[in-house]
This record gives sequence, C-alpha cells and structure tokens, in this order.
Amino acid sequence: MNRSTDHLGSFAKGLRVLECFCAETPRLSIADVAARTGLDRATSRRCLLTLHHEGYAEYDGKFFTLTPRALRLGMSALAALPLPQIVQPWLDQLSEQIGQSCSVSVLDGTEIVYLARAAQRRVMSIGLMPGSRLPAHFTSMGRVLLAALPEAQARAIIDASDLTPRAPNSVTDPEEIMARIAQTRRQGYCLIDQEMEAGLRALAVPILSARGETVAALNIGMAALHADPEEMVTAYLPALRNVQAGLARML
Amino acid sequence: MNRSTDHLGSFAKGLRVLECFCAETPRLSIADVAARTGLDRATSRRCLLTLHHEGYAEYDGKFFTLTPRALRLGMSALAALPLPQIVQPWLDQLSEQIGQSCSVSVLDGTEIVYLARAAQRRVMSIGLMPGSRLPAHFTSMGRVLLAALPEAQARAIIDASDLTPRAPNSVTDPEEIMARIAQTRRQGYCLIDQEMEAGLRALAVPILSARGETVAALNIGMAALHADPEEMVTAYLPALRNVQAGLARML
DNA sequence: ACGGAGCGTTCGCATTGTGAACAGGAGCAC
DNA sequence: GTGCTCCTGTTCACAATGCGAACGCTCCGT
Repeated sequence: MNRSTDHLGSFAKGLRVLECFCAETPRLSIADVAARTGLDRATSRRCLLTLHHEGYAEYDGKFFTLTPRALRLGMSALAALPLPQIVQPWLDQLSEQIGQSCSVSVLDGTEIVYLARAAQRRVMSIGLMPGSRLPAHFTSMGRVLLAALPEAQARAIIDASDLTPRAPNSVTDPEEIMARIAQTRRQGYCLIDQEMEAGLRALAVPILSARGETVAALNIGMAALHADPEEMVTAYLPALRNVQAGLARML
Repeated sequence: MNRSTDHLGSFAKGLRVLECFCAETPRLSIADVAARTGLDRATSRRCLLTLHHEGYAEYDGKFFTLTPRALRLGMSALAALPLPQIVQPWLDQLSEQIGQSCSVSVLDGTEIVYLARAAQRRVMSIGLMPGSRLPAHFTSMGRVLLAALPEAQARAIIDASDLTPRAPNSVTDPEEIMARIAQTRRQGYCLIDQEMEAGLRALAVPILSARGETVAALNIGMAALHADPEEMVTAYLPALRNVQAGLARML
C-alpha cells in the first residue's frame, strides 16, 4: 500500500511549485520558486517549464505567471464538491431575506475556505469569494468548525496558527480562544464582534448532516453600526437556524 | 531550451489527473481516471495516491474525492491574476447601479473563464462564480473576446468548439458565428438574445488596456422579460461604456 | 460451477529526474 | 576599467524513479 513506488515525487514537487503563486507573488523567477519551495533550482526550473509547456504558465524568459488555464485545477475541486451547489440557493434566499452577506466555509488546516457566498454590499476591506481563505481562529465560521473537532485537535490548530491581532478586539491568548470555542460548542453558534476587522460583526452556525456531523459552517456578516451584538443574535439567529434545519434534511 | 530533460512527464500527467475531477464527476476510481486521461491504470493510481498523500484527495479504498486543499491550486492562480482585484469594485458598483448581475471573463481555449462576478438575482439555471467556464462561441463575452483575435485564430477556435445548440436561438453554423463576431468587432459590443439559455439576454463590451488591447470582457445578463434587445442596448450600454472607460485608465 | 470482463496491484527494466558542478552576468569596491 | 563576489540559470553523468506488461483478484452473467 504505502510502497515508495506509489508516490510520484516530481508530481508532489510540481504541486508545491504551483502553490507558490499567490496574490502577493504573482510573478516568480526560477530562483524565487526554489527559495519558496526549498527545492533545487534545477528542479524548480523543470516544474516551471512543464507548467509553461502544458499551458498553465506564461514565461517571458525571466518570470513565470499563471494563466487562466491554471484555474481549471482548483476550480474543478470546487465544482467537484457537492456542498456548494446544494447550499447556494439557500444562501441566495437567506441573503435576500435579511439583506446581508452570508457565506459557507469548511476547514483546511488552520484556515477556513469559502465554498459559497451570497454578497449584498461590500463591508469588508478584502474581496471574499469561493476559494478565499481566512485564519480560522478569529472568524465566526472558524470557531464553529473548530468547536466540532475533538478538543486536542482544535488546540493543535490554534497552536499552529498565527495569532497576530488584526483588529482592536482580536483575541491573542490561546487559552482565551479555546474558551470561546468551548462556549461556541455549548451555544451551537458563534458571534464575533470586530475581532478580525474593526466595524465588522459576524454570526455563524454549523451546517449539520442528517446524522448530526458538522460538515461546514454558515455565517452572516454585517457592519457593526447595523446592530448591537445581542440584537444581532435575536434578529438573525432564527433565520440561520432555519437554513441549518433545511439543509440537515438534505445532507 | 526545449531539451527533453526540461519536461517532467509525471507532473504533466498528474495535472491531467487533477483536471478529471469536475462537477459531473466528483468521485472517481483508478480505472475511471485511467479512461478519462488515457493514462495507464498503474500511472493513474500513482498520481491519485500522490494526491491523497499530499492531502489534495480523499480515498475510501475505492473512490477518490478532492479536498478543499485542492482549491489552493487554482485559487492561487485566481489570486495571482491582478485583473479580478482591480475590476471587482467596479463590478459591485455597476451591479448595484443597474440592479443586474455582471461579470468579467477571459478566454482560455474554446471557453471563457469567469474571473469576477457581482450577482444580483439568480436568473440562470447554472451557478456561475469566478473560475466557472462556458463555451465562448455562444456567450456575449466569448464573442467580444473572439472579436479581438485575428480572424484566423477566432475561426480555429470556432472550428474546435462543440456547436451543439443549447437554446432556441442557438447559432450552429460556423459561418454565421464568424459573421456575428465580425459584427461585434465593428460595433464594439455584443448582444446575445437567448442563444445559450432560453429567457436569458446578455450584453458585453471588451475591457481595454490603456494601449487599446482587449484584456478581458465585461457583461451584464438579465431575464429576457426585463427588456427588449434594443432597450437593453440603449439602457445599459452607456453604463458598460462608463466602466470600460474607467478601467482603461488603470490598465 | 464456470468463464470472462474489469479492476487494482506487482516487479524487473530503462527511462527519467536529480543536483553537484559549471558558465554567464550583475553589482560593487577600488 | 579591473577584479572580485554573489546570484542566477543551465548542463551532464549517474542511478533512482516511474513505466506498463503481466498477474491475480473480484464481481457478474450464464
């Protein structure tokens, strides 16, 4: 089963190279990629030339840039996940009903990954869309997803997270975060008040399968001046619970 | 430069395997992948086990499924493209102003790829989001993008496209499509009236760089009962032109 | 029970990828 | 300008790695 011949080293290395390209570093030279991946320069070069040859990357003789073709790789993953397609209509309806943006995400390592989103107005500084990532520890959906894990596993993720504060209310003490996660577990929902970004509040609940397993998280986000934290729970939690119940029957 | 040792065969094969996973086929066995890629079953197995080992795929002993981690691959590509981040605010504003969905896409082979989208209401049967793909030949943005190419290149793409009709107004004659593309080139915009989906009209213009090169396409889509084709042009083309002019200054 | 089709897995061989070594600049000090 | 260093991209001989024909297994249809 785990024989060494079952693992394609160069494929794995190539994927490492692909992940180098991100918003901050869209143009990379061979040496850049070697430094980022820890691979030999020669190996990085082979991976990059392969990407170029297969149409995933542009090459100007010095720098490599990904082409739209590269979108096929991860987007096929998004399209392959059944959840986004199931939840999208619910999201659209919820968003229209309450007049706020709402999203669905899952956990990947220390980050949450947006799978679906229905945006109303742009209240956040960053553009969020399916595939976007945010640190789990200070997001409402992240807390909900961490609350569904065994305590030890959640702690391991928090310990591996970068807890640099991002907003006035950011919680930076691991113990305090674990306490908030425990509270989320008891309540069955999580309210975040300007921990990630000043002026932004978010309320999240888990999306449960028919068997009660947490398969994703659902949230709404809104400007802080729209409602007090308590108002937010009383005003919007029922709507979230409603979607949660509707989805549980389909999963 | 093009020495054979500069090309990593197994990396290229692995990418072919990754592309197998799409909305219609999210769960694939080793033999499924072998059939789709044309690779040997043993090779497919190695690629899949590598994906599993690196955390990109789930394996239940029979079927493979991509994990959210795989989203990193394509999304890094989306994030690496500068265009989406530049156009998103313009899209949001345009969408709110006219009360309709609008999108930005680029060409990749015979398909258009959505880079950014501001959705208002769900009028289409399929969920569109950044990364989604549609055949270029019968979409408004596709026609605009094809019109920017040299005639011969556009023809080659049309010849390579599957022209199976999808709606009552679908154009299936390559000559007719080329004529519509020529018309789009003269007019500087393209109106599609229920060629892709019954009840759906779309209006697109090119997004031009400061040097006048077409770098992407911008469109709005709406239900056919909202407006006549002519009304649609008079009502919405100015708004599109406005965004087009604003973006030209930034590119 | 038997045959066959289709599947995942193995194993010996040679193709393929490896990285130390090399060559070509760019920058810098004098 | 010269000589130096540092960094980048490229080559090449070696052997590790990936290849696919061949194998055995399971699941149907008869």
